[in-house]
Amino acid sequence: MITMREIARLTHVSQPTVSRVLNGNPKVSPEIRERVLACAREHDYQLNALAKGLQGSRTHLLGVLVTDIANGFFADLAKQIEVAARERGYSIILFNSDYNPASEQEYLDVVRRYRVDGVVAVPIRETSLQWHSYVEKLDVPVVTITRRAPGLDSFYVDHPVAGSQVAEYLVDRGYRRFLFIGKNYDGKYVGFRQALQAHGLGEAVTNRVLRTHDQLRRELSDWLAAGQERAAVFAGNDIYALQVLDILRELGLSVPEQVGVMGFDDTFMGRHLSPRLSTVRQPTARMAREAVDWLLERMEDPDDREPVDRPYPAELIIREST
Amino acid sequence: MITMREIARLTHVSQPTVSRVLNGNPKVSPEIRERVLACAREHDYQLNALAKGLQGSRTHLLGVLVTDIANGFFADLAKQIEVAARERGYSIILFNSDYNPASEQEYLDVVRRYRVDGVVAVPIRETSLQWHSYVEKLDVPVVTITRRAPGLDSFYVDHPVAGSQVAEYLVDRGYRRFLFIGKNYDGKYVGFRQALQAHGLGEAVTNRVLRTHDQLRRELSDWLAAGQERAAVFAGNDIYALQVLDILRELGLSVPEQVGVMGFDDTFMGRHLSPRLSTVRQPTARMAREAVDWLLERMEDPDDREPVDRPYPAELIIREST
DNA sequence: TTGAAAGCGCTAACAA
DNA sequence: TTGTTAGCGCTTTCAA
Repeated sequence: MITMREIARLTHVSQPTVSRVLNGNPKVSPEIRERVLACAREHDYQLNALAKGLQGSRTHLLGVLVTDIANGFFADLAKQIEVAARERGYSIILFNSDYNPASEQEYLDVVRRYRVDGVVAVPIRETSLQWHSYVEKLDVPVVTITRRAPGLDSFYVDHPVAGSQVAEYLVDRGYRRFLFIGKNYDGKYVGFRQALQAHGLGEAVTNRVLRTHDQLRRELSDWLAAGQERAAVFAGNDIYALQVLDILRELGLSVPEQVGVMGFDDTFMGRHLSPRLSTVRQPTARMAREAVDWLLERMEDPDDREPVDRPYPAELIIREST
Repeated sequence: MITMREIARLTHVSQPTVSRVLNGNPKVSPEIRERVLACAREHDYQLNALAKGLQGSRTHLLGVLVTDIANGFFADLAKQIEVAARERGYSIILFNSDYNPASEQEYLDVVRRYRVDGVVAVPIRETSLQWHSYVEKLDVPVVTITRRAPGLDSFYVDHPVAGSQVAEYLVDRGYRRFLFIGKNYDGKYVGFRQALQAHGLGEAVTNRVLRTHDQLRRELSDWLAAGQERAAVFAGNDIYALQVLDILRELGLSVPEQVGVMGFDDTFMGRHLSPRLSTVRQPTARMAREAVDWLLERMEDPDDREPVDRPYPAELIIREST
């Protein structure tokens, strides 16, 4: 591939002059500018981003770390981040931790090797001291997205708040027994439970972790058999909700008449399921855009050391399943 | 961040010696090795991949271009590629063309700027001369994945063949009228139509492009009204199929009794839809792994100029919707 | 086994 | 306005 030095040789100017032309520096005579540009075009010159990055200036690379891109929500998030970044002249190095802490840590090393200018990350355990210390160790700005990491720049929908919104809605709708599908330290569950406790329904809520479809069916069926009150299942994400709907169909229960189902993430799919899925929407595009913008600002003056905590409102999307 | 030169200073050796130690060159005395490694560990040394890449050796970066990462199938594909690449010490720069040819071309320039070692791509129009010329111009190996690009390295499921498999199956199942959802130049449709023609059913098949949900409902309802024979809809992907199922439900038609529905891609979702979706599975993980392997081989000896054409078998997954 | 020197392709500082 | 020089952090000769 042709280099600046080569173009310089061909156009009989110095290599830094070529650099000036190609970088739009106005202090170059029009004739030279033309000659150089013509030559660059002719040979299809492409800047060597590695050499430029080596200068200590910008690499124009952003690291993006998600837990699982195969999940529609994160796929969409990654897409939005990529769009926002590209509009600002940045490219994306993508990484998938797959909920594996070792991978997560390894990736943060890779990110440093490539001297990315910043990182947008969905950590596995955002509240852990580990995440905090990883981020501190990195010498580039990191924003945590869709999760709240105390003391670090975070752009997120407040999961406990969203969980409590769901609780309020379901109680209002007449549900009196609740099963959450997901980990018990999930913020959504924490908020969900708290709100239910405030309604005196603290005993009526529990959770199950989704391991296999068959196991979930057994657990769900047992749980349903264990009480009489109007029951609702709050799934930690739309994919879980899809499986819950499937299981309820297998069990011959009708939704929402016999059991209510609430999803989370507002994946495209939910809008066309049967019944159409009630769920919680996050303002993904806005979060992604603002997180990237903030990252770029942080790069400008990294000394501006006040971590930003930016919660976004979740929106209940009520369809047919509750 | 600490550099080799700095480690050299601290351990009283020359910088190239540090390089040797860190690269596992055996011709270094054990004492020095220890000292250097200890120092590197202590200061959490990370190689500057830009400087290394600048040497003209490897950047250990792979470009991945997909048409739409928000589509579950491509998200999964990207994930598999990333996994395969990382196992081999490569990182991924991701790009989304969003079916926009300008973006596609722009990305190929970005890829060159970062001097990636290779590219795995899902082109927008794989048969176009444009794609061919883009790839030729790039000075790194490119493999086309999930599409067959004549004359270029391609790892794909043969869409026309898959389309004809679907046709054979549906005819065998007793269907006699067929609607394909997707573009008329889609390979699946081409093969689908041809196989139907061979059965004397060439007049009984047509296609519709999915623009909006409402429009599709009108078109689908009109098409269903226009004939008596047993009808099947072949959706270009599972997401279309999801929407078709939804529309048929709206129209009060039961699947598969009144209309059959076939998807494509075997997205996770399909397994839990109601009715569970019959679809076509591609061996994504295998394709991804082998494409990456081939790419790495190509890098070793780029002179080996015989383009590989690697078709994979599609697998019909028959569930409840046909 | 180790070090000195050169150079990858670029930017930045300084001179002319 | 243009050119000269230096240097980013590494790898790669070539000597010692």
